[in-house]
Amino acid sequence: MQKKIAVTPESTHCSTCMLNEICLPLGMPRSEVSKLDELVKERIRIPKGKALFHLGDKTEAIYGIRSGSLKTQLEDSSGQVQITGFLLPGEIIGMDGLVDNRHVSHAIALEDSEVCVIRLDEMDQLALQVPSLQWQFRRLMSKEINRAHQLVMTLGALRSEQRLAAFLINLSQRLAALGYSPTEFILRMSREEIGNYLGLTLETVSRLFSRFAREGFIRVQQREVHILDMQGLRQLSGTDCG
Amino acid sequence: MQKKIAVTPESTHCSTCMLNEICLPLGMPRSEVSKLDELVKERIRIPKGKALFHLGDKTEAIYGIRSGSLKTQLEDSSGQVQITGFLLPGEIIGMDGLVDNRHVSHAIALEDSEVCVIRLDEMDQLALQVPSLQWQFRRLMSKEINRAHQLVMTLGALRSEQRLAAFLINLSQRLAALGYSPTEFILRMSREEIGNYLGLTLETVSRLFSRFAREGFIRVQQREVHILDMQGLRQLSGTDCG
DNA sequence: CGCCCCGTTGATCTACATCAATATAAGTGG
DNA sequence: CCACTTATATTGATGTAGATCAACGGGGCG
Repeated sequence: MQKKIAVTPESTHCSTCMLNEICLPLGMPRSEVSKLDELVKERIRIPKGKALFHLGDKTEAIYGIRSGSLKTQLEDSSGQVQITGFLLPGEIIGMDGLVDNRHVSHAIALEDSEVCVIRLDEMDQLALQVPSLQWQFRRLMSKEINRAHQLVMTLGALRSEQRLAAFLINLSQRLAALGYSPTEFILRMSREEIGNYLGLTLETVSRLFSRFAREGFIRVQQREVHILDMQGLRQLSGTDCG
Repeated sequence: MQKKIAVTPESTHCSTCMLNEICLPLGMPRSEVSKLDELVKERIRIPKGKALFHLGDKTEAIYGIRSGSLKTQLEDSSGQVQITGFLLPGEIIGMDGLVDNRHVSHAIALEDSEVCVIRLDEMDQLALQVPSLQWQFRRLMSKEINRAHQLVMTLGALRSEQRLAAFLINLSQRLAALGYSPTEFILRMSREEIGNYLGLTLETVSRLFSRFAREGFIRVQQREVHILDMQGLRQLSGTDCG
């Protein structure tokens, strides 16, 4: 079992959280955000490489990422794995598991991370008094559907260089929204994980990084990426990518 | 504008609909299903090739497919298209549009079709009295997320023959659930549409159909498919596909 | 310090795309 | 209802993006 951390009155709550504008409370009236404070009663720390949940685990909560990053991956009976997402702070994880209240994917920390536990039963309870919470949750799920569809488009319609370019731009934008530099960041995932996510081999990903660097779009040294020519990358990606 | 058909008292309602066990009411207590009857006040007929909604349209409802079939597709600014799903009777369409209440995809009829209109405002209204409706809707959205993730896995991890085999098995299963033959059916979509959906060219799809037939897995004549060796197809697909 | 994982780069192979020609079915209008 | 047109499907020949196989180098971690 993971270590759970009780959220004490002195802790940060939704209403005072820096991720306020990105996470669950996004777009909710300020008055209602404060009601969310009682919703998150605990947090979970996940050390790098460990799982927040596994395929088959009972779904009792969804989770807002407070710090760190995670990947979600499907695994079929033959052990074949497909990464379906890399999640950053402020994003919600676990909405795959609401069909039969069993998760159908694994959620694994890419680095030491911490998530806020949003218990479903308590959310339902609270939603009776806070109607906007219901809509908000619906929006988050719809967003997740769109994210997945966007990935389908990336895999179905783009060539390798376009996929990687789109991946970098997408990451850049999400990091920017968190207040980090959109042009300089550390990749939290390996070449192999990027390749798996994008339907490519790690060699192809590595070669593309080298090529992008050679052509002046980026500077890259292991997992450290500097984007030098965002406009160029954007053109490369072909789409105005998601 | 599409032609709307009022649902009169004599019409079929959710509680008497044959798709009862597959569609929105799935798993809801019988007593609550009857309350859904007042939810669906109209239906829409969509002729083959016409759209139920387009990218950018305001989302005021989701739709339960009553007859026929539709495809959903993304389209980026350059006109590049990616089909993200083929939808059959009993399935719900339109859940992509709940982020900003604008659809981000097109929904186009593959044949003359009819859908039940489930207005969001009325669903919210009704959900106050029928708690299971809220859960049900959540399940449907989670299912859609999983469907998309499964497709990501198909595109990211499977080779062409595996993709097409998985596609046929999946279609077969869904048709079987509707009471149709799992081994003999008419494809409602073209080779090109199948190819787009699976990230392949129409030529590759056509060749695979021919090869599957040559190797005795199926009989195929244009859009008419007979599955002769389901077990063989299953093995071919590699995964136990979704 | 030493081990092992991760990333890079090169050589070669192949699955699928592309280009092209023909066949068949489905509309369409006289 | 048939002639004509236009979509859709099949099949073949060839090209290529990306996979696979293989060797090596560098960093991080115990």
